[in-house]
Amino acid sequence: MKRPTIADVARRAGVSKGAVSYALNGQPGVSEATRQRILAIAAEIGFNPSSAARALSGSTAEAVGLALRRPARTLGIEPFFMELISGVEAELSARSYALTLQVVSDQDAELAVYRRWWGERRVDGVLVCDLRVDDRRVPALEELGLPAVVIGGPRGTGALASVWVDDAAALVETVEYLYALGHRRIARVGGLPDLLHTAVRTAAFTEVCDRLGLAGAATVSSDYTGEEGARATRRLLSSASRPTAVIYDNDVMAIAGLSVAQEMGLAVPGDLSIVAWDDSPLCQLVHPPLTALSRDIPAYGAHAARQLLAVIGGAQGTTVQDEAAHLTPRGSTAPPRPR
Amino acid sequence: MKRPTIADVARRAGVSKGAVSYALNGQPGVSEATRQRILAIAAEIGFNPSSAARALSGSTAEAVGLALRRPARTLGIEPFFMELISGVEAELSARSYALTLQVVSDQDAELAVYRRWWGERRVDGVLVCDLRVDDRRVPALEELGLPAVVIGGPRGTGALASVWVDDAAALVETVEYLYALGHRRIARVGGLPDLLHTAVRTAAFTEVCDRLGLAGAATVSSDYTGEEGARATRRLLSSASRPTAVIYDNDVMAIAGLSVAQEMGLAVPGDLSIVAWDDSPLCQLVHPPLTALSRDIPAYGAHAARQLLAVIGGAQGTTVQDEAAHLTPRGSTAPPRPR
DNA sequence: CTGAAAGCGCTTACAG
DNA sequence: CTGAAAGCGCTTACAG
Repeated sequence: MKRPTIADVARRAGVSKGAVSYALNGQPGVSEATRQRILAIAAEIGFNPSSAARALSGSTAEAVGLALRRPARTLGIEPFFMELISGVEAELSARSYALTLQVVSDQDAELAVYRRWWGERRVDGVLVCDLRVDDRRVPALEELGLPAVVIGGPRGTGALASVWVDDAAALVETVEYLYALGHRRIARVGGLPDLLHTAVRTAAFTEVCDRLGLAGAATVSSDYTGEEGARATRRLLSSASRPTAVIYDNDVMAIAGLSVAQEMGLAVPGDLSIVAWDDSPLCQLVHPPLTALSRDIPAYGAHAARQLLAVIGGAQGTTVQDEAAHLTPRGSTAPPRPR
Repeated sequence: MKRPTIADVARRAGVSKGAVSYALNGQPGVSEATRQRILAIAAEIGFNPSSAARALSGSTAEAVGLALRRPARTLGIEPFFMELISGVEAELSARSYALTLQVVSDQDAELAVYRRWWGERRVDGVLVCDLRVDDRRVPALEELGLPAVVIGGPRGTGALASVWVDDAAALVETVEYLYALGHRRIARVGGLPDLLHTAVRTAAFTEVCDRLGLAGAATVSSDYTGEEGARATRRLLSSASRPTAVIYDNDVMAIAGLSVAQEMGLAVPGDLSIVAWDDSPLCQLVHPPLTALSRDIPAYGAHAARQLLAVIGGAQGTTVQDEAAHLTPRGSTAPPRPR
């Protein structure tokens, strides 16, 4: 099939290409009657303006980039990214923006992708995930002047816009809840330690445990996979003063931890309480269903996308706080059974 | 920062823009010495050709589109798509192709996206997932002449290129394995019935059960969610002649089914054997770990991407068969315990 | 309110 | 082997 161009529309409408452009983009410069006629003809012949031509003539690429850096196996199993993407997408497609996705292996590759996207003018802006401690992407994006919204923070985002949630508050709420249930030996299986949100959660965990006088409360680092979550749990539960409650930084590790507890003959929640960070349907599929820190991840993504579109539109980049995760108690938490 | 253009490179190299273009694209028309000098300068000033300008001057968009039609909640929980995407991406980014993603709500929206992408020249081709019975996307894409590779088949793909796997063979292998273990009452919780691969599996299931003389072997339709998988399982297990083995069309439903069995006091695998279609780390996180039909989904996606790039490059669209899923026996299958 | 024209940054025949 | 030029399909000042 032959693709209709703006010239085809202009010819059929008996006007200039400029008039068609004005009509299509809601600009002044054509009478209302002409605009309607042009729009009708465009719809009739199925005209869609070439994104390349629009992008080239100074307008925008109408696309937003997202580089994902986790290894493929982690990407697949964690619902987080797919949920985030679906929220981002919902917001973008409502404005006819495309989402350009790229999986990268490391930070250098990601920086190269940003530079290439910028040079190619392929995207109008990017969404930055998994903010790290001393993240080199922040200064690099600032220097390029590529519009960006960091999903994370609130620190370390430089002058870039950001959307963040108060993970420290959610962590404190969780520990206090476990404390109120009677737990005095609480451990945590954390995510990748160089991610900023992991550092935030770890600091909050240490602080609240100190405040409550919980000695030996420690975070074990892990990598979000079931294998590592299981390994960390085995280590924790083999210790002489094993914890009576464990908080996991994602659902997959929590489910793996549940399996380990069961394989070691510990009852959940009797001998061990389990809390998963990030609720997902998975948490409700296991026995007992997992107490989880729930939040609306698609809404988080949509929020970030909205802000990015605003920044692309010329708005000042701001730091916006999204709703923190809240505890959803289920069957995996209870007062510790006396030993 | 100012973006360098081809004119900047040409000026610094003391040649014409045409020469730079030839040098960059490996075309004849410049001496080897000049080419090397131009490439060095381009690298030095960080030049990346504008994708818009390339696309506009008759070349390609260097992008491939993928429209995902499942609802957000299903998208998030199923590892399948993220694994597929990571495989597609690996192949595309090696060739500097971008992946444009769009989540759509229904078939009409998806057709509209294809037409828009085509009209906008935003993508050079598309990957079509979740082939349906009498899929309207096939004739629509044929008519547009938009290069496409269908992930699925082998029937119903029209003249489009496709990559498919023999689900019927995998299903037969599974039923025969359960039969050999001694199972005579086998049920199946199937996926969405209007997906072609569901129809293929259902037909194969009926056929092999007939052949083996298994009366009453039936497929219950579901929608891949844990809720529906649990509901279907409850119904099956409440029947007077409850099955001793159930095959689920995805891992999430299988895990939900395992939970239901446990909640109803049935031992797995003693009272009920469970097989999950599509292996994922999830299957190994539960107790007992699930016997699953494993396949390399990233490889499947990479395969499809490679074929799409070939079709975009002008190759004839072919029907290619990928490796079928193979049974990975784990703790959830065993001979049925006599009642 | 409308038309003619320049320009975005490339690619690619066409001359030299 | 290289340069000058047309053209891709839009947008947007600039005249009328």
